[in-house]
Amino acid sequence: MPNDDPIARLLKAFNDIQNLSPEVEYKFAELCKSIEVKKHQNLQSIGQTCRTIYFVNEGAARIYYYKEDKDVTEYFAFENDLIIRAESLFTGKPSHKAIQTLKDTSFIAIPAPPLFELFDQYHDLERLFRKLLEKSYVETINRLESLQFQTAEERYQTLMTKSPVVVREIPLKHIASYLGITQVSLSRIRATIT
Amino acid sequence: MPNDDPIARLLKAFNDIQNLSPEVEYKFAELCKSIEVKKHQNLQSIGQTCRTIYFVNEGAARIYYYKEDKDVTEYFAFENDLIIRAESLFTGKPSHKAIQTLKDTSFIAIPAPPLFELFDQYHDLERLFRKLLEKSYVETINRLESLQFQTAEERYQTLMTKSPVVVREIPLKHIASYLGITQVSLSRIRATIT
DNA sequence: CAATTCCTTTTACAAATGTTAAATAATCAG
DNA sequence: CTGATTATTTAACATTTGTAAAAGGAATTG
Repeated sequence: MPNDDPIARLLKAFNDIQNLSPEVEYKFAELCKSIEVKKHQNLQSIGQTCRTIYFVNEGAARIYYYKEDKDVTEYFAFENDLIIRAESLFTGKPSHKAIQTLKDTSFIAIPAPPLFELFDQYHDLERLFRKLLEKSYVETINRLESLQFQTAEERYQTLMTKSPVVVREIPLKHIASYLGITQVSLSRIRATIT
Repeated sequence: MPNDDPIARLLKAFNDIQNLSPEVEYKFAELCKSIEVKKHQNLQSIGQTCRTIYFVNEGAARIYYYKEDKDVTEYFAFENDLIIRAESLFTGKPSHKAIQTLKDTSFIAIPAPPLFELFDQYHDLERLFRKLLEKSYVETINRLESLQFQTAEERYQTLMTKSPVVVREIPLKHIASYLGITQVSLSRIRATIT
């Protein structure tokens, strides 16, 4: 498989987490679909129940929602990152969140129901997704800790260290809401630390 | 098995999530150990790498850490709740968090390494833990959303609705840090809404 | 049950962040 | 390239939350 094949690339990234047999890789690849989305388009919109698991192949995307008409970014995803609206996918309830591209982006889309069926036969595939889930869970707990008792400035400093790509490539208004503050407030913080 | 046997009770709760064969139940039960801890004692202390998965059988506990000498509660656990320091258990790094009882509490302790080994043979057990993880992940995402853009008062209102048991039974200082505010601030909020 | 300790509230003031509006700066489309 | 749109910064003021200290309540222990 050529390495510029998005699915091959994803499988390669998976192998650092969990070894998959060629057979599973084949069955998994059968489910995958490549999707190209232009900048600032919604991949999934608010109100749908999420039944698809996405990985970013190239580009960047975010999960966002509206809190009293204000656009709030919950999550940023870059190359090889998993992007799911977990609170809908794992509960079957409609999501009040949407997925939007931040630039021209190609995704790999995996319909969840057939993937979950594959788990019955392919233990290692279920394990892979368990481990991906562990990783996302740990990341979320770390963000929770940061939101719970760090000041806005500390959170911004942490973000600059941990995800310089976000600070470099994402509009400030999205970063601000991601950090739980207003754009004006973030602007002020940047003025003091520079 | 009598229903006041903690392990039997836990297995019963598991069955609402994922059916387990009698064989797995037996193997799982072999790993479980009951632990009784008096009120305000640490079950696990700061600095250890976490290799144990706990469930609360009876009583209540919290995960907490120190942010610049201030005690911050990250999580509350009650009957049948899973209580793990995921950021350590899933990464192998030492935890800067501790687990402490809020009253006399009995836990079921499961050493993680042999549990994870059981996953190789017992697919349904791994699936159960995957689903428990999904549940915890969704809860954490919901808390993240609440911390990200709700006011302190909204977060308190949400907590009163979603977890009245917390508001009823837990000292306010712990609730305050759980909500990401000071005790004084929470006291003020309570004064305005009552 | 008295004393001690811990928990919660209140007060006064300080600091951080939000709100609104306007001014720049940067980007995009024709 | 130019006007229009979008993004970012700045300013002034309002509100929320934090800090420190004190006082009142509740719970625990000897």
